[in-house]
Amino acid sequence: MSPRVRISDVARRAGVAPSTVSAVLNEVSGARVKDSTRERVRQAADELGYAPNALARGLRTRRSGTLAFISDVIATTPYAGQLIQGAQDTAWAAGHVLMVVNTGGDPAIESRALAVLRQQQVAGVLWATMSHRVVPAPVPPHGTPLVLLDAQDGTGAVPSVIPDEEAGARAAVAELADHGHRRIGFVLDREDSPASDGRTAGYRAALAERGLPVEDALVARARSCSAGGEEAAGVLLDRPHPPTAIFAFTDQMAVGVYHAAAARGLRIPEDLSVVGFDDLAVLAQELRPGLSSIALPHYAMGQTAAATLLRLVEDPHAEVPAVQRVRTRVVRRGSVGPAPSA
Amino acid sequence: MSPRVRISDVARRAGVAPSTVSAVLNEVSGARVKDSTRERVRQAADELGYAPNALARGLRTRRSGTLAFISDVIATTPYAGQLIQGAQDTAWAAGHVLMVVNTGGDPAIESRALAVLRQQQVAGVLWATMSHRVVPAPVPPHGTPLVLLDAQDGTGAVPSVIPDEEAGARAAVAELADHGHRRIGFVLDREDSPASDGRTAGYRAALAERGLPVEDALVARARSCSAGGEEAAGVLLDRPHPPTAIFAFTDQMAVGVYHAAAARGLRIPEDLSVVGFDDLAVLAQELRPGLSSIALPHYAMGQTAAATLLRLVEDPHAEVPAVQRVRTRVVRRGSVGPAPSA
DNA sequence: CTGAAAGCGCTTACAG
DNA sequence: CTGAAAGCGCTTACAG
Repeated sequence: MSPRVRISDVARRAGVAPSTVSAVLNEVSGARVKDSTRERVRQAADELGYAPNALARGLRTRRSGTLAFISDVIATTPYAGQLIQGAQDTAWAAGHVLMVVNTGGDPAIESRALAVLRQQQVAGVLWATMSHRVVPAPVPPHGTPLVLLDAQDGTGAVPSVIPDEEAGARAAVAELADHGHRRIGFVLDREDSPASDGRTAGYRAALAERGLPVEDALVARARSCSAGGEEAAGVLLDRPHPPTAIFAFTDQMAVGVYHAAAARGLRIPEDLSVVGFDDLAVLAQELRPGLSSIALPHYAMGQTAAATLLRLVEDPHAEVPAVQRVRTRVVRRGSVGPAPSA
Repeated sequence: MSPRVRISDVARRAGVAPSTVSAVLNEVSGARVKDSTRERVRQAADELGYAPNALARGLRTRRSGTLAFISDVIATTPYAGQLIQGAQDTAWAAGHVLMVVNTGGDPAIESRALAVLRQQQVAGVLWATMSHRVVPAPVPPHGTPLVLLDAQDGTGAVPSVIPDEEAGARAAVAELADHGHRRIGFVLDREDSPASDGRTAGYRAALAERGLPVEDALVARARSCSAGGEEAAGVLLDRPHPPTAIFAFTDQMAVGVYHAAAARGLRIPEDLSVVGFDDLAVLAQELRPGLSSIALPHYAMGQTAAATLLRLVEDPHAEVPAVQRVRTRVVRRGSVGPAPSA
């Protein structure tokens, strides 16, 4: 073992009691300590390279200075990092460290994670899903605050931070309508989820507000992948009055729209405009032309969730919003052009 | 605060001393406790839902049960998750939890992270770079073991776990040569790094072994992005004796190869075969045809690094390899075909 | 076979 | 203005 420096070592060197060292280093408000003593303590601590043992402090204060970040699948998505990064930066600024556990969605691991993190005395739990879903609210240790990230529980009893799906879809439609498109198609997945419900609502509302056609013939559902996007876009493009623009549920589905267009000799954006969702940069950037997309605010969501959790950690009875919707952002690349003058 | 159950509560309920509870629950080897007593203790613990306070235990045993995972940029890459996942699963199996900090590569944050994690009494530090690089070895708290992940320090004094770049490049060449290609080009980035050095060495060695041409005219360097890949591939394809197959330094550069081929009316794989590197699934899967690629073993690397670190945590003088190279894997999609019969 | 005591390294009333 | 004592919740020798 290394010769760890303890508070008593600092006290001895400064010629004071450990309690005085503690008061000085923690800048305890009520503490009356002569300036010269403070100076001596600080210097002794510096010279010895003293750093307090967080375990001992946590045991005594009942505050571990750690938060749990539990997520289902971090592994395959490029977004997860941003979520964690946002949460971490916020936690960090408040003097907290993140303990991260990925459960792979396995309920057995989930409950073990909760148990282990409880033992670690985490001050709060961030529970993240890697795509906006409704989940059964996990049950953290009694008294430990919980915030859901990119997830909602059925009851709404647990505070949650989610993307504003509806506003995102509205922005996508606005982007296309502003370029003169009137027949705007929507290609989406088959699952019912807050994401598809919200985006569908936004799509319809945005069209209705502008007096643009809201038709079933402009909407097609398929699997949530590029093959699905190709299939669904093909259905729309082969109809008698095909859309001149398509809003795709995800960037992956948008790739399928590109393929469907190419197969029909349609150029993007001259003959068909496309907007995706997710802003999966590694993909959207590489398409020709680049895919305009609606970016989900993962970093901001991480920040918001951590900030909310920290408020609850400070004060378990703090009033926090049940659901916070974080704004999306339009990322323009090159897949949207003026509507063909037909 | 919630009514946390302490070991003394369990002891009282079971009618024994706390030390007996500790001995039973931790299955201390030398402890002689009657079976009936053990049973009573276990039952009392169960009934009360007892879970030991890791802070108190860690303070006493000087083992926190936590490892640090410090990385530069987790945010933008889809690989990071696998690295963390591998490390976490291994740590977890050994009863350790990961504290994760992303530094963004900022040296000030790096040293603060090290300091904070030292206070948290982490048992060891995993230091990850998100692409194989040589870094100045960080200085963790005296006595805390350190393992580099996807990174090497200049001196080789710190154990490190890296991908086997050379074997990966060999596998790429083998994949192409096995399809009858003889003129195999290589498109790589401009930076000198262990990744480019290793892949270049593997490329050349594999060609030489097979008696295939190793020519400067078959190699082109450019920026490490799709535009760079397009530029470099264009140079090769416009030469008098163009290659019939191209090995690209990354999947992103491979996308550029696709574009360069398309611009010249070359079909993949009929006229040109392509192999990428990284297996960036979200991209490689979406190309037409799908891009065959060399997968980096991120999950395995995370596992190996954590296992190595845990050995050092158990025994600071354990003999561990200075550098462990983890094998890559060939992922076949559809971008490799037989060499044109010319 | 089991319990009492000490101590890990802090912070928090409290005494002076 | 500062120090001595107690205690956070465990585990580890040691005594019996």
